[in-house]
Amino acid sequence: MDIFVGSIPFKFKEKDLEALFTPFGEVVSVKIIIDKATRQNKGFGFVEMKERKDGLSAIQALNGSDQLGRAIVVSEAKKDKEGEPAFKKPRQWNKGKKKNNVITWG
DNA sequence: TCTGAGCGC
Repeated sequence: MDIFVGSIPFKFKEKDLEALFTPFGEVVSVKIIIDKATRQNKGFGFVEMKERKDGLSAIQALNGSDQLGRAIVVSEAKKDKEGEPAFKKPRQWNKGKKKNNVITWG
C-alpha cells in the first residue's frame, strides 16, 4: 500500500522515513517530494509498504508523532485503493540511474 | 536557499 506522509521536517530524507516505517513491516519504496526547480524538500512524501495491514498499523502509530520536533501526518495515499493499482503507470525504483531526489534501493 | 498545506516525474 502507498502511504502519504505530510508535515515532515524539511530536513527529512528517504532514509529517515524508511527507518520509521521499517519496524512495522516491509518497506517497498520510499520517496520524498522535492521541488524540481530548487531541489527543496516540499515537506511531504510517500512510503510504500508490502503488507496493507502493516501499513495501517504504521499509520496509526506514526500519525501525529513528533519527528525532529514536528508532528507529522501519516495517512493512506489517495490514489491507493484496495484492488486497484496506486497509479496508472508502474513506478520503478531500481531502474536506470539515480536522480537527485530519488534513492535507488539495492 | 525561504516555506508549512498538501498527494508523487
